[in-house]
Amino acid sequence: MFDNEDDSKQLSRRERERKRHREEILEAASEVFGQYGFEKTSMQMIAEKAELSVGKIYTHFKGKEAIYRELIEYIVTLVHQRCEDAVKPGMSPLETIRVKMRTAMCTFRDHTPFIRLYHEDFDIRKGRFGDVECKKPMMDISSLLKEAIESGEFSGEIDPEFHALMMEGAGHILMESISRSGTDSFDKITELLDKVFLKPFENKKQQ
Amino acid sequence: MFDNEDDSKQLSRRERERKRHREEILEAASEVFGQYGFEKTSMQMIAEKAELSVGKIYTHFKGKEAIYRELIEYIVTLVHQRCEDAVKPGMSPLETIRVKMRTAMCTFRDHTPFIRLYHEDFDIRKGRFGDVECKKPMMDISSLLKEAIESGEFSGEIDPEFHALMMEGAGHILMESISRSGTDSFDKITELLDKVFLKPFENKKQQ
DNA sequence: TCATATTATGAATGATTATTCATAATATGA
DNA sequence: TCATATTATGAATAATCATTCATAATATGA
Repeated sequence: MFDNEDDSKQLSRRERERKRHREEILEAASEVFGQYGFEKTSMQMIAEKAELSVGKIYTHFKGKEAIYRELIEYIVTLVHQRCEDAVKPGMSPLETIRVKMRTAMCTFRDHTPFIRLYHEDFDIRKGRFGDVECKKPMMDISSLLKEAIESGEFSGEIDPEFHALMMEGAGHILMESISRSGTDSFDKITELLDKVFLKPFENKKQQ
Repeated sequence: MFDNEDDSKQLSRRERERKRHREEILEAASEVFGQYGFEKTSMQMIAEKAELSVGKIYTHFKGKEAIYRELIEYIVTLVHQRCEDAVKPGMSPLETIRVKMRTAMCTFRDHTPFIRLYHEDFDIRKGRFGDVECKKPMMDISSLLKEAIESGEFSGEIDPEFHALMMEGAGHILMESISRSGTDSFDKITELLDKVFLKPFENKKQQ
């Protein structure tokens, strides 16, 4: 899951094993953090879930916070990347938003522990770890909305900044609430967001 | 602020002072919890903000969690009460929703530290303190939406349960994001929520 | 196989902080 | 005013972890 190197062949058995351990720690940590949140998760819990010792974790990571940061970085980059890949040339801004929305939902569906993590990160950014750098926008819906408005594809009635913000808020609460209801409920989320946030503001194809 | 007794006249000077201390602790706690969140707030911080000793707090409250719970209870009850009071007989379900929404926003505007608190409580309900009882619905938008749909006032296109959930999510993220921009921004929130969640689904007055 | 190097372990350390409680300060009222 | 009762204080206690590190276990390769 966290294997994103492509030169595995070059590595010795020991090196490969070490790499695998690192990935197992991240995997375990994502589950425990995802279930209990940052504060209530102890290194002991991560070690137990990964079936290795606490000390071992420290040969791979500087500490608890470093693991957490790496997980956030991982999910943000993954969603960002998948969204970029899903967009094909010639798509209108509004089509792009729909595709990105669907892609992001699918990614979270396959990484449910990250839902809480990502949500929690929102809090953490404002104070728990002090001020931290602004992360790269996962989908940047707000710029796309702006484009859609400029092209006349979308109603300019609502400030796109706030429109995007509301989508994020609504999307999160939906994910948190129904992610446990199975795979297909993620399709429902996409559908709901579309019905509320896009369709009503979409202008009939002009000309 | 937390003074909700009406028999103050019966109390001796000492009793009144004690009551005032209790309220000052709650006031201080709401500010500190609101700024730093539950985990990062220490009893020391609350004591300093309230300008009294740590030990004193324990003559009023069982502990940190008890204070926190009382604050949540306070804001939930307050919003609930004000929303009930704002509704006048004869209002349609949709009008009721609008009034409650505006009332809730005004209440949070006057109690900004509680925004974070209430938001955080959402997390806490699922695990930080273990499973806890379900709290009384502040506004119960979902039932009102159901009524509005039944009366033909509102489109039944979207499941009212999810519709209400999305409103809550969007409302929170807006409050968290723009509450620092001053008093009038709360009006903006109400307006935004109305434009996205109500207007587009409102049926033209039939007959 | 054995000496040496590498790695893994989890108990010890140190820091934090909720809670308690012995002591100090204050109030009461005779 | 003084003896006694009440209240306030913040240092001591206890519990919880993140992190480190001395020791044990394992791997290496001669």
